[in-house]
Amino acid sequence: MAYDHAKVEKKWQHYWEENKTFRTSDKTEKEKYYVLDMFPYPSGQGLHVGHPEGYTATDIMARFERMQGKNVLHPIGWDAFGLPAEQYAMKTGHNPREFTNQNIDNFRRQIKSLGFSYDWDREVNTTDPKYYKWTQWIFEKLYEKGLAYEDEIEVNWAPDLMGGTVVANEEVVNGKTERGGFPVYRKPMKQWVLRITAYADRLLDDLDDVDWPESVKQMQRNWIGRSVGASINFNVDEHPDESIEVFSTRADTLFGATYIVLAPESDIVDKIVTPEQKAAIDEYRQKIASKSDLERTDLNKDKSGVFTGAYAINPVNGAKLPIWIGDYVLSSYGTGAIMAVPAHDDRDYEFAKKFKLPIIPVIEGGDIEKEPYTGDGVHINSGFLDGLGKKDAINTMIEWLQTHHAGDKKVNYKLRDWIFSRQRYWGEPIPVINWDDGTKSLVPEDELPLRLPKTDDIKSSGTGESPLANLKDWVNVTDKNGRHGKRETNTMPQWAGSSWYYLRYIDPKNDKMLADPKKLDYWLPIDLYVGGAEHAVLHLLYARFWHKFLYDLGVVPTKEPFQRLVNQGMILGTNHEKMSKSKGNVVNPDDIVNEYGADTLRLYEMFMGPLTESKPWSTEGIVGANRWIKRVWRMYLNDDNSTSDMLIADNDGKLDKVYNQTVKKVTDDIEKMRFNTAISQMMVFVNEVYKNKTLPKRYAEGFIKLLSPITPHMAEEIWQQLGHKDTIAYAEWPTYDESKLKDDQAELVVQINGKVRAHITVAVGTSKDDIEKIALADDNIKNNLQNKTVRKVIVIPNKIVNIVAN
RNA sequence: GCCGAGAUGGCGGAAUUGGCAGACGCGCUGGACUCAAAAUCCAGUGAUCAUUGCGAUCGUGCGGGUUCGACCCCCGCUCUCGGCACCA
Repeated sequence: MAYDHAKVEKKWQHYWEENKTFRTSDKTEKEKYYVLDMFPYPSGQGLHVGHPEGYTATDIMARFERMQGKNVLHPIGWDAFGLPAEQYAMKTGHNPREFTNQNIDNFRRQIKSLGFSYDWDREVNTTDPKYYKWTQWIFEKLYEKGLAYEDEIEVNWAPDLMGGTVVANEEVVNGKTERGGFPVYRKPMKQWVLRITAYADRLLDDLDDVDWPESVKQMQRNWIGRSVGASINFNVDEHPDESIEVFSTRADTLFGATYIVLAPESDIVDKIVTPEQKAAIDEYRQKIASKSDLERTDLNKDKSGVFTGAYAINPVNGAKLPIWIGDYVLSSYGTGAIMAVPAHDDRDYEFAKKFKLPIIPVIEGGDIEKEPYTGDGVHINSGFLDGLGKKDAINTMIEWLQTHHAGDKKVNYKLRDWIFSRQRYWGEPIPVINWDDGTKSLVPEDELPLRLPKTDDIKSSGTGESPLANLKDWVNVTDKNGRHGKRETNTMPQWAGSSWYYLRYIDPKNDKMLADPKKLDYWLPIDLYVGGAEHAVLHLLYARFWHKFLYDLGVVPTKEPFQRLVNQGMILGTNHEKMSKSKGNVVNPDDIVNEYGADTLRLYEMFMGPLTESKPWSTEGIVGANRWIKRVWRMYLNDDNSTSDMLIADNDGKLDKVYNQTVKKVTDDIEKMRFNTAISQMMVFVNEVYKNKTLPKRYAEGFIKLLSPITPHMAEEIWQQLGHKDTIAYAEWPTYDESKLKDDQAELVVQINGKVRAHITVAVGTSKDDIEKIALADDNIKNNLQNKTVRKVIVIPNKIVNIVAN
């Protein structure tokens, strides 16, 4: 009968599961290949067609490498903590675990229906206490090394939402909560913070050692935002105890500094503000405090600020510089204070123009009347720097500052420390106890995991603390000496569990340690990591940070976790727009699997275009993919399941060239993850077979092996029908015969002045002179050369002849 | 504004090292099979002109350049997408 995808796919999925075909051993004599998908969050919506794109790509690589004889680790698991489950639980009065488990079951069912070759014995789940025990363990190590600390951080506080709750940045839209539209205020709260900035340089430098898309590296570099410059100290006039430190990458322009600006939040403002200016300053600071970040940055490019009445002394020339506050200076970067050089900085220029502050040019070039000049040039009005260029002037100035104890070299980063607390129930509890005497301690390692207490009644605490604060039995603790304390009620962010999950796959059931060092040594680093570009910065930076920390502890053997990274593109709707419920252009993979089968979905998604590009879904395209799958099937089997007449035992030699070409191109393309062109070459082969009407058995077997990573179910069935007892999953990958690729004849293009005028066929190895003679003897060439003089003939053997004539 | 990627038939895309632009698929047209249709198989399919055949001209976002030869390299633009966005 005709190909029955439902029956065949079910049969082989069952076979793989029963036989544990894809269980990975830790035998170390084989070469290893670790291929990983980005950790899925099992949402209530289930899979969309974007998921299988990346998963199919990694699955093809896993299957390909197995057939190449490698020991492949290809795992999957669930990043299952997170807000949606908590919100659902609050609404319905259930525990989020139940809801989460349902979602995981649905995801697992969908993923299994696509025939991916995961080792299901290694499935992990971040919400499993056996897993988060080690997430907590890593936190404790960070704390012990001084890399986890508490700080007062401003959070998004929505007092009217669910009785008072903290919301994430993503949940704030135009200063209101995304759900309900309640106002959001900035409120400082004590938060756990991880000192990722201590790793800034290494996170930056080691990007050079990984095989990642340049765009992702660049995004991480920008995010870390290392900038080298100088710190410069300004004394404050009439305040001998106060000084202001600024950071500048342009110390060379110090002679051009005409005022100082402090971030409005700066503590020093209160100490130096003059009585006359106090009211204006207070009013301004009040106004700023109620502004959201968005209003302070995105929406408001217009400079604002107020004079404090105080003056700073320029260390290099003793000039009195007015000290202002202005919200274009960020308290969170550098020292929260700048020296303003309006002649050579766009922002300072705008501010100076608005408030009529002096503008002194110190570099030649540009016209200060019209706009600031930020380029290089010869220094002027700058004392000992006069005549120098930018680079020399910077160095000279820094030396001067060092000798006069007025400043030093300094490096700053845009990267901020990682705010690690979430005021949520559904996350890993932070294993810390705050004792009444003001001290704090970690939950002892042998008491980990610190389990999340079960409750069906998750309620907002109303204080900004997590719902855990309501659970008095859990929160209150007494040590053996009768000392009372309270557990930390903040939980960890979703990023925590996903920052090290790839290590747990290596040894998922180990209850003595995070993972066995011998196994880590064998499997790391990950050879291929595939996922969406949305994780280009945060997830990949956090995971790299934890990996480097674990490297320093001696837990992992490599500096970097992910050697090769590939971002799959987005699959757009048929209207070329991003798929979304509201646009009604969402394609559900379940429907495609039901109608055409998993193999068709896999084949189509790989054939649509390059893996890394965005491309639109096409309803006709999926039909075409299905049509080709059936065409392949008929090449092997008739409708009554008897062997196709095309199959012949002996090789008649007619397909030698195209078969060997196909093996070569498909092998090469899969290695480079160019699945679309690999498939097109296989289509070429099938077209040739149909034209030829015969298919030698050896090529029939080789071809189905080439196709098997992409359409594994059909391939297994055909392989079995060809008389094989074992799975095709470990069959040896075909090789090609180089000698069969060569022709003895070569067709050359003959051009006149770059335009194709004729084709000639010559024996391979014909001399340039002979080729030239043959080309010039061609009738069409002779016609075209009438009334023309041949000036030059270029011959590229086996390719082209170009005759220059006029 | 800054950084990055890109623009090729009616559509998705291919051209791997500067050497026949448009592989492969979709769509469309025609033929075979069929009472008929579907399915399948085969052929054609960038545009314009010429069609009796050979063919000719144009053509890879736009304008220049380098080269015997440019989708590919260089210079200058336009547009699209992604990221960052007062980071001193």
